[in-house]
Amino acid sequence: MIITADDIRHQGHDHPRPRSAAVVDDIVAELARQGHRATEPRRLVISAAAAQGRPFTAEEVCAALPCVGRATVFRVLRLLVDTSQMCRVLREDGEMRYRLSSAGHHHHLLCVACGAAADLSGCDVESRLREAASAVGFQMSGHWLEVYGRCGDCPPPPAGNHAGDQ
Amino acid sequence: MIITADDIRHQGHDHPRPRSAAVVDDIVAELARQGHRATEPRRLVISAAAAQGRPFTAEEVCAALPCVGRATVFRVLRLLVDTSQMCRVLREDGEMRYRLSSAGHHHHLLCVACGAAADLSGCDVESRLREAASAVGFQMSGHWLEVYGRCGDCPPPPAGNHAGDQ
DNA sequence: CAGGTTATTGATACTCGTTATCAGCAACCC
DNA sequence: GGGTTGCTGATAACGAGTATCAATAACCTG
Repeated sequence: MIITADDIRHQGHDHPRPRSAAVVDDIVAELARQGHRATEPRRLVISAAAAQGRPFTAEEVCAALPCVGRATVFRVLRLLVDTSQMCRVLREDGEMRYRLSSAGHHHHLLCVACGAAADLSGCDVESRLREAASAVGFQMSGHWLEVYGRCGDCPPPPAGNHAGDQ
Repeated sequence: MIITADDIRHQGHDHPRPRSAAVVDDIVAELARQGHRATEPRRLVISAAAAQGRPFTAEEVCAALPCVGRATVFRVLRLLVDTSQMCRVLREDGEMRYRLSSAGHHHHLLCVACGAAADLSGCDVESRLREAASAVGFQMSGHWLEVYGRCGDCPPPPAGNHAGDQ
């Protein structure tokens, strides 16, 4: 999907705006609140990110936005991560991807078949980890958790498949 | 610490062998069992990995083993990961490191101050995650969990430090 | 609304970690 | 000891991300 500058410029006119437009506005507003300028390349990158159905790479954004410089794409992605409006997700094979998500503390369920992601909020592993950590003399300050599996839309794996975990 | 080919060659002779020698032998034996040859570069890389006190980078192994080619270092590390004799650990900043560990399922406690790591085995987040996943229509097959904090040897962080987690 | 400040951009070159290529070498098996 | 074939090392290439820097464009201020 290619997003052009016009797609952004025309928002807010006669046609009903796509759902993602509100998301873009929210994020840009939050950036402004934190003292960052609302530029068109930023709107474009955020819009492209919002258009991705699943965790994406910087390269995919670059491909969707030939009109935006490579460096800028990386800069905007980093800015969004730094301002907690986007998070990085770790695939089972170690590849790092991005995902828009303004929510607070949460984890991800990643479908190993189709690559889709879902947020996992109601999970309180925190306290249990803290105990286990202190038993080994560690004072826990944070954690990184990704959960892998199959989403409801994907067929079950062929028999005898023991997916690895770490 | 620089390890030379002689350090390996001389093992098993008149001098008592370093602790790590047994580890190297075990791992090489396991590789052989799986049809991989026991070469000197492999012994060297494994030995260097065993000598590291904490999770290390491929670069550190290369530096410790100037006599082994870069590509080979990466090949051996990958082979060890693929045969489950080494695992990759994800630092809080996203950097990936390696760590020898033949144990089964476990997680890591990573000290954000000194970089030390400890294994965390007795932690049953699995069942809880499985429930939470199925509530969102996912059939969980695995997970990746890293725990960050301070080890007992490191002084507590300066006041007002709220370490982030994800 | 013009004008100045200054954050931001884009092109490019670069770094870093890792993998592909391929001819030569050396484990292993007989 | 000799042949097969997996492994090595040098090198080039790769992908993801960052540094540089002159030109541009947001924003503020008057």
